Amino acid sequence: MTQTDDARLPLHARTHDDLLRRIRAGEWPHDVPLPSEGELAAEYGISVGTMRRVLGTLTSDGLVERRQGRGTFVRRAAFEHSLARFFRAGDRVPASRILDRQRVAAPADVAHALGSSGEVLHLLRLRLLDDEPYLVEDIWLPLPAFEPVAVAALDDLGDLLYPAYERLTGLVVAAATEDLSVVTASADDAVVLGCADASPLVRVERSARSVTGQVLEHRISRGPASRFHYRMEIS
Amino acid sequence: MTQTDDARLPLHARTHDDLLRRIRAGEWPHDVPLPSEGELAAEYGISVGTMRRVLGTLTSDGLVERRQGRGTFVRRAAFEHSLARFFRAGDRVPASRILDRQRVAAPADVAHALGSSGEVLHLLRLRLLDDEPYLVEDIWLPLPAFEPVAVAALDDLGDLLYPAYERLTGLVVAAATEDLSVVTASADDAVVLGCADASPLVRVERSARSVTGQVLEHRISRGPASRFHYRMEIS
DNA sequence: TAGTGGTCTAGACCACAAA
DNA sequence: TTGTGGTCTAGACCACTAC
Repeated sequence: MTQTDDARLPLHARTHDDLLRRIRAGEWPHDVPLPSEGELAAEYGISVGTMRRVLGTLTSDGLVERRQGRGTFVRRAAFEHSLARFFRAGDRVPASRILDRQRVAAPADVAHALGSSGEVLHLLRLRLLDDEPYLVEDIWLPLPAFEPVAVAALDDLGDLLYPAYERLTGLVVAAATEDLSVVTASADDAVVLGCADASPLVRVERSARSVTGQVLEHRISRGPASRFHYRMEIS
Repeated sequence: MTQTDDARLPLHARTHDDLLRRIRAGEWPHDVPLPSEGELAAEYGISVGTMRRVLGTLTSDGLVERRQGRGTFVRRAAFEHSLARFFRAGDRVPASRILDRQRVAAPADVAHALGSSGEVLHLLRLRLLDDEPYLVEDIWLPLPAFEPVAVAALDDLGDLLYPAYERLTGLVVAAATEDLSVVTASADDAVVLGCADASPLVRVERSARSVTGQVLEHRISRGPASRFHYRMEIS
């Protein structure tokens, strides 16, 4: 066992911190279970009950998923909670079209977000409902890590990018930070989205990270503010 | 003990549901502790460990707060997470001014939200930073429950309304639902906020409820979209 | 000093999944 | 059949708060 923290902290807290570190270090891929409760407890020299508490905390923090009879697995990120999902879609199924893909020198803000100042891959992506655009996205990916995405057939990327990233590069998005603000449509955005010039758009800026915290993708999505509706519960 | 649920559910789940029902029924005011772990366990005929699990769940759901050596208490709502707090304030301290207070017949949507179709109390409230308005709020309160708020001196309401409600009527806000959307400024709003006509505003609509689920207040807040910035983490 | 919640242990038994 | 997590119990000891 590796003691990562103050020995005055409770056992379950120290164990939690260490296990979290190992998860972030990528010790267990998503398809291989962690050791069982009993094995982990023995390894850390604590009781099974205490280890259960640690695993329970990691579960409610959304880091692992426990399945009875199968084991404990490192979880993928829950992007069903992304702010970009709050553009009203009704019952229609969104489609995706990549309008442009180019190697470019990273603009300053993108270089800052990605933490890599060299060449990056830029995607311009349109999302549609019934062939009607409702979201336009600028996506930046670091090179050479995402070289396979730069050379893949566009059809091969599909409607969902994160599974494509994983398939092509092996890199898995595990967490993200999103920033919501309201802006006015640029001339380009207005043309692509088919809305009036300078009409209000909701803008969601996302930095997506791997388990190790490395930024894998920087994305700026814009859609008509009139379609956006976000609900939250306070308790 | 009252069995509220399917007997096939685990003990901790049934106990949780029943304890939740009693909390919502207002059995324990905010300043009087629940019975101790041991007493509750005995009352429900379960072990202390299982009762601890129930109380742990209620704690992480934000319904109760446990303090070592003192006891377990029903918690107030955590409005520090309100969407309305994401209008940039910098380091300045917000102030509050009530511009208007009137008894009115409830408009249809307000009557629907409050679940009371009779007369309601309407407040028009302005929130300011350095004497500069940044948020305007329409607030509706059901009558006669909030009669004391209708007759109190405006100075007596103070900058924070929820403590005033509790002081004057004994009613405590325990939870809320908030809806965020983007609208354009009405002529009235533009004048009050000092912004251009039809400029984009972020609108937060809130229904605030008591522990029993009764809607105590319906509130619609608007502020300049340019000041709004919301950040969320996905994991 | 008495009473509260917080930590930790040890172990029995059940439900589910895979080989 | 074996191994996994899920439920539930019983009890020891510690840390904090109030009186």
